[in-house]
Amino acid sequence: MRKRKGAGRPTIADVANKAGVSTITVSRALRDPSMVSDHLRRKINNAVRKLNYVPHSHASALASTRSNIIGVIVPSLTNNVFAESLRAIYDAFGQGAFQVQLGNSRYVPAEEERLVRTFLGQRPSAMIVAGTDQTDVTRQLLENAECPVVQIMDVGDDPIDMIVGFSHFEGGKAAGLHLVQQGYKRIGFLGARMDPRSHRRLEGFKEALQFGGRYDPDLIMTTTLSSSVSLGAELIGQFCARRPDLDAVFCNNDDMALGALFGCQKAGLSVPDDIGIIGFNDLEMMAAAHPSLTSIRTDRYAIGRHAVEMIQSVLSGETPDKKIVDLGFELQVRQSTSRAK
Amino acid sequence: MRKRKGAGRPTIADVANKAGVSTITVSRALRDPSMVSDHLRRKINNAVRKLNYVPHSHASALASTRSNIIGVIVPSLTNNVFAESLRAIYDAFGQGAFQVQLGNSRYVPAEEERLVRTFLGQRPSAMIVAGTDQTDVTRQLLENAECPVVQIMDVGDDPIDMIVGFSHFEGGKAAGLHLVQQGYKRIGFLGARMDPRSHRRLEGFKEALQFGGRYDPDLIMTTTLSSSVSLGAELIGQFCARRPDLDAVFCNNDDMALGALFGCQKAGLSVPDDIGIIGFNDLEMMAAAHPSLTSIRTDRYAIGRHAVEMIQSVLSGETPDKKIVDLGFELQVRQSTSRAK
DNA sequence: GTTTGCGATGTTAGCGCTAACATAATGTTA
DNA sequence: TAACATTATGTTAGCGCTAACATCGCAAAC
Repeated sequence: MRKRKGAGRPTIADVANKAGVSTITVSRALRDPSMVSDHLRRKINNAVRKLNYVPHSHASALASTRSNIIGVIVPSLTNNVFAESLRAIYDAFGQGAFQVQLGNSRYVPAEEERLVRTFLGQRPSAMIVAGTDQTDVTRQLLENAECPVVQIMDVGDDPIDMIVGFSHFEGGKAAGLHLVQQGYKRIGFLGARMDPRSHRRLEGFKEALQFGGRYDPDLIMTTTLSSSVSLGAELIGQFCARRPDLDAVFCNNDDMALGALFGCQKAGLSVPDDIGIIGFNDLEMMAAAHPSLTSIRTDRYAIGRHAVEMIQSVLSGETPDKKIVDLGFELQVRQSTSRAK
Repeated sequence: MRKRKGAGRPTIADVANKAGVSTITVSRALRDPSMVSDHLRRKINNAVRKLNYVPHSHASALASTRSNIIGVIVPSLTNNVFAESLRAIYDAFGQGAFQVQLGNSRYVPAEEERLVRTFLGQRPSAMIVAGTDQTDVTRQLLENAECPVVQIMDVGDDPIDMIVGFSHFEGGKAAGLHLVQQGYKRIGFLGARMDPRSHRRLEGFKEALQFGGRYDPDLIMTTTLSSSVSLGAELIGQFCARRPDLDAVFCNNDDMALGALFGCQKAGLSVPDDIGIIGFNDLEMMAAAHPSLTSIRTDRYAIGRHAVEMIQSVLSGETPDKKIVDLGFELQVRQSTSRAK
């Protein structure tokens, strides 16, 4: 007789045997204890403990045509902003029955689409994707997915399913307004990468400046290069060389802002008196810098935690209070924009 | 007749049908094309494309008693050092047949043990774990795992299976020697978190200072708090207040070093003349800082890539050239330790 | 006391794939 | 040309679990 060896470790049949019940009763006792009488449940739990039984997730996924996988797609693994949301997601799902499956789209929409396909191929229990700028196909795939989908790090009227984040437009606008209010006259924008969220920050910034009568398109400097501290330092140098009258700059993120600070220091410019600097996200280092750097504070950890809560509520059959959650942002004014007026 | 619905999407049987072959032939054509004749392979590939067939990874894992999962355990998701190795791992495995499963041990050995158990429960194809400081039980579990195991970010004589990284002891020693050579006299150590790798850096540093006749245990300042730029700034302030004669400091990582720079600037101390600063890892920002910061450069991306290569070579039946790979480090001397002697 | 209803438990047949063996088709050797 | 490898493909029986249906026991209803 031919035989397959299996993995050697105990199966649900071993547990059933030891507890003197059928396999389906064990299955039920483990998935939904309320379906089984106290008496049998106790016996089963004992057997599970004695045998050190661990359910085989693949077998379960196959039989039930659904997995315990939570698919998460972010555009960057090294960007601290996403790392903090990720940490929240791992903290929340880490202990439970779910397995987080992480994908890195590298800011490439086609790569995101490929990852969505791969993940949906595993019939995930839920999906979390960063942003609202999916391709039409990606959006369609996710809309048809038979699982909750949460978009994070942004808000919008028309989520695929649920969304939690903040308005990049409003954040950019707040940054622009602040610089205008501080009395800066020739206010620039310095943006690297320029993904769609950065574009919305820029749009908000433009609106604020137009409102304040200070908008000058020549003071918008962007690049498709990845943002970094070094790049911020280099570009602010070029910017100041081209427009020596520049007296404030909104950087599309904190790495660029820190770089801009270093670049100004190198050029012998005083921050905030010669030039004001404001960043975006308020990473931990912003408060420590010398001078400390003004930024738009966002709570990335809360976004991740909130996304998980929404998913858990849907998976447990409830209807979430709100499908669109705006966690907002907060302007953190520090030395880098506080000049003697 | 009772029926189960299945997932609705095409199965290997549909492909076999369309191509006019048996299911096992399709299975073989997809897993190892060399086992099937050109003729059939072409037919099968056509059918796969037409049906938009995606293999069901859970079914495959169940039938073969092995999954396509690569388990990766790191102590932190927000620490850029690990993020860069992770990025390399995702880059290398992202396109292929493997799925990376990530766990965050949060620097807690017991949590690492729990994650190892969970991952081994899925019968992973390989495991990657950070560091060499596993609990005895974790080590045992990994030694008994029937898959390649790579430890990363460190080296040592006695790997669980394979290891790729660099010597933290030697890195710390190089940092200490450099400060001695630059003529600094009262050289301190500033360390946060103090995980085992940081301890080894400290040991190397001590040896260098003892060798240079400059070792003073009162100049070792450590904390169990997580490292951050803010913490670096705060602690250097306390350090200088307690020991105003301190004239150089080795920080156990770059965040602390950048914070130390800011802290010194706040205290009105000139870097490098009043105080020299050296960090560890050489994150991108170190070169951009003003003054630029000396550090011990390590190639985290290469470590991740190398780990994947080792795994792929083992999985494809080869024996890797070396089980222990030391990728070394490089002292990057910059302004923060280059004072006028 | 029979009927009905309902919750607790069991039986059976897959979920989609691949290991193990079987067989057919071809080449190789003495 | 018989005997034997070697290679390409097929058949069958699971991998470990759960959906769907079946059954059983017991209490309420008539």
